[in-house]
Amino acid sequence: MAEARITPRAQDYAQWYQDVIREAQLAEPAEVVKGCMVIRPHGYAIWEKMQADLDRRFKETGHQNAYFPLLIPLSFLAKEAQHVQGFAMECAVVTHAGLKAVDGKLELKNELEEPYVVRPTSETIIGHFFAKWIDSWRDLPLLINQWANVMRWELRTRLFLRTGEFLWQEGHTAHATHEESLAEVRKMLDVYRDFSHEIVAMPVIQGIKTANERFAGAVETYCIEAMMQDGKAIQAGTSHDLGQNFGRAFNVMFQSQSGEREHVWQTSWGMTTRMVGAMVMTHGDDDGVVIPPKLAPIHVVVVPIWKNDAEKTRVLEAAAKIAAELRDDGLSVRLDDREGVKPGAKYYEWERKGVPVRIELGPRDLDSNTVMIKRRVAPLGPDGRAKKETLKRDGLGVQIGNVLDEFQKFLFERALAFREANTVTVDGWADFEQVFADQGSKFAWAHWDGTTETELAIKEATRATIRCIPIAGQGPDTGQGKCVKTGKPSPQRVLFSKNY
RNA sequence: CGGGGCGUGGCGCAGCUUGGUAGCGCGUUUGGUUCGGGACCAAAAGGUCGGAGGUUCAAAUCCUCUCGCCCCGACCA
Repeated sequence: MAEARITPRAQDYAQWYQDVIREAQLAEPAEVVKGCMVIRPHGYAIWEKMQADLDRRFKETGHQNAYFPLLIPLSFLAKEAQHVQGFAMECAVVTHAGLKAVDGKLELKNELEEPYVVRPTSETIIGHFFAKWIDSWRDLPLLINQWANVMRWELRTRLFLRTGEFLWQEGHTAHATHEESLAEVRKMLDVYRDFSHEIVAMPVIQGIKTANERFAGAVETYCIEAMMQDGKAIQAGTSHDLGQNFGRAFNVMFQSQSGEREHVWQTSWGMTTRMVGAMVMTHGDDDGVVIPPKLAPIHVVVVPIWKNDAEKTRVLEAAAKIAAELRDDGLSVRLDDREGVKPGAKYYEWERKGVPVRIELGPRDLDSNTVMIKRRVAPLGPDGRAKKETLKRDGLGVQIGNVLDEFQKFLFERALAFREANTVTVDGWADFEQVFADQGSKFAWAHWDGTTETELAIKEATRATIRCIPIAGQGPDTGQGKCVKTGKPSPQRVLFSKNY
């Protein structure tokens, strides 16, 4: 039962997004470093929650964390032709190893013989070390993950969604056979799906990128795609089948059980701080961000209410006790006992910041041995706001735990219902153009003749692109058809949308 | 790199067309009354109008140059 959501109009959506991020104090543009952002404590706390959950999933699937250099020798990048072509334009390059003050001005000194590239991704340098670490089939599979920052000198940036520097995790694995590496690619794609669904409460579609959208250097790029509230798609995670491309480029070889020297089969997969932005664009509303309980740095905020000193003493004492109790039950609680800020102002502040549940505690509640709670988003009351609920004082931790579980589920179902309400199956070109006219975007399942030429022509005409070719079970099961643009035969429908 | 727009107290803006000695909202500070959905009253602090040059008795306003930023497109997790 998803509510009709408070969706900002599409043309104002970019502005809404920017404002909401800033007002919730998640992040801000770095100003002094163009294209980069400063992640504020509140935003970083959400990322830490994501990290913790993902890291646990990676460990459970047998991966180990490691760390590789920030700077990559230029020559490394050149070793895989497709790869360098894909990233060359957005590389920051380190050319000097010193400064010297001359007449009060700093000059670059010690030009490097070989410049370094600030890693845009680490396939190359990790390939280099894999070659040293792997000799025998007994060394495989090698399952490594790295938590790191990377830099891509983007022309145009947007907080969390596309920034010059961003934080991510990049998994890199090496296997003895293609069958095995492909299984790894699919396994990690499922890990990302589960994370998105269970933790971010964001439904995703799993698919394969077209050749045109494929990761530079990959044989195949798998992805998860989610719908934002303006109907555009966002790529929320990727898992690449690298084949033997990097194995060959970096000479990563092993001796098989039958004694042959063979190149390894590699994978790489990543998820980034973009997920924080996707969370905002999936659940946020006109009152601010909405954080799913599993990601919320603060689960519950307690706002005490008093009129005079006698009430203040009484209420604060009870509020502190409740906060302590809830913490014992494993919840993260903030007691907002600031003076000189009215309760109403506190409500707005915590709503903007997305805290899932608020407890209001005043003299009346103490007298009746109850507490008043409000969910950040819930079925609306007559005043157009989420209605407040009264909970008994006893066993509050358990009750609120249940509320949080329901809320997490509610957010996922609401997001799923929104996506389904904005997903269409399209056959005619006129209808297709209509879906993407002006600012509009939806998810459109349509037939495509399989050529890059047609894909680009459709993009040119509508700005919609193929987000993915769905893997089994992810798209409408309609079999063969005719390309929406050219009328040529098509084996299956693919997902079209405008995207971030 | 193409197409638009903007630089005025900490933040957001008005004033510019038609030159006349800088104003509003928010925030801040102080005091008081408030406190169950963004409080109110009173007082106060805070700006060489992005920079340089020019026209003029007089420039935030007109002219020239310059610097910086934002938005839209190409590129993209």
